[in-house]
Amino acid sequence: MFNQFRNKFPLSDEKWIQYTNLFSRIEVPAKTTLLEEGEISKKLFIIEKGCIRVWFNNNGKDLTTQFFFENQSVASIESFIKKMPSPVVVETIESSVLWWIHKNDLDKILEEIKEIPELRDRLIDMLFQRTFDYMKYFVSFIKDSPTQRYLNLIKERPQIIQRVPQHYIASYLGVTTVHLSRIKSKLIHSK
Amino acid sequence: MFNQFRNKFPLSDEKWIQYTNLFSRIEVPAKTTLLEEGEISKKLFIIEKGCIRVWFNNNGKDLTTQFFFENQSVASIESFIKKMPSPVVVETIESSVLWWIHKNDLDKILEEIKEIPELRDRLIDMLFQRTFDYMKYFVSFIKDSPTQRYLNLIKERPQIIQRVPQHYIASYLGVTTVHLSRIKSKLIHSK
DNA sequence: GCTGCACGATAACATTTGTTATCAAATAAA
DNA sequence: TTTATTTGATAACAAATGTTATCGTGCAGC
Repeated sequence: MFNQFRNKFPLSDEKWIQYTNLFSRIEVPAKTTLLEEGEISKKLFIIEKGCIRVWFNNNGKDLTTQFFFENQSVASIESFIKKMPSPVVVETIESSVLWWIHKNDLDKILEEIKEIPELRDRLIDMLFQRTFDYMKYFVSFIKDSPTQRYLNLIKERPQIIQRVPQHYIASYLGVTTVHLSRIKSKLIHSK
Repeated sequence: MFNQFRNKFPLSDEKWIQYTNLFSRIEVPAKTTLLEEGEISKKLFIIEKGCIRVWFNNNGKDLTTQFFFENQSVASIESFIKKMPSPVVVETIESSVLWWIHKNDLDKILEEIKEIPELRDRLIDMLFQRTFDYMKYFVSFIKDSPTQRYLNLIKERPQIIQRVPQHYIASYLGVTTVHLSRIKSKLIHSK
């Protein structure tokens, strides 16, 4: 499970055993809430199998802001980092196998990692890359039509199209379920 | 000029003099291009006086994605960090007084700063905060109407409303100039 | 003083998107 | 199996937003 990180963060076997022992494995059914709105996030999850969405309630309608799949780490990141009440809900879409670590333990690992220049730089690179990704989402909203954003998803994040119920995708694209249905229909009939 | 950083990054006077000497001061008129599209960004600018926008050409229409004002640092950040051709143009809106530093010099400063735990952590905090800010922009597009986004700007970034020509603001909000005009008109007449 | 340009408001019309409602298919629960 | 529940498609109408065009104002340059 942790091999993906093993490659990127060269540490001694001893350290790896010590770190990975801080994670716990859980299996949860679909539609399990991992973090409630208003709760302070204390756990970071890594997905072995399954998928997760992050959403919040906006005037009675739930809006999905993020999707996560295998090998990704998930948290209500602002709540987790700043110890604030989470504005969002973290919830499984499919039944999932997850590994989680408590914030206190992760902080200890990060303190150690930050002292190793190579790993510290890799951490900073990851933070930059995440900022770039969000900039790209943001720009997509002023640049592309909903139809184009849907086509982008098909191309760049096919997992979302294949595994996520369509009404979650609609709010992620910033349109209603009815309109996303129309978009798909038009794409099919114009071919 | 550099006092804003002086407070946040406690370094010896000697270091400060050394670092600030790496910056050059320039005065430029309004509508000066600081970085062309396709160019690789080598300079980071800090604004002493004036304002700057970042934009790109999308099918003949220019779309503005960011605004910067006094005491902010500006670059085509992805181009600057990754040494890629910039997808955007960096351009002054008002006539401006700027300080710039070459990437090579800044990298040296950052290498030194990263070795000081307190400053390194502050740097990481700033990166996290920037990610949160972009997440917020992104969410605003699926949560708020253009009218609401305009009201948010008035409240949270009044400088933009006061100092930036309206047609730049329109694309930043993801609407046409005509529609932004309508939004303003409706807000006035419904009071 | 003129002249041209940048900027913004407005109108008329076209297109896109939202709203509400209904129906059908697939899936989960009993 | 039967029965809910979830999911998605579609239609009809309403509202929001884009497009194109025109007009007016202010301002920089001549």
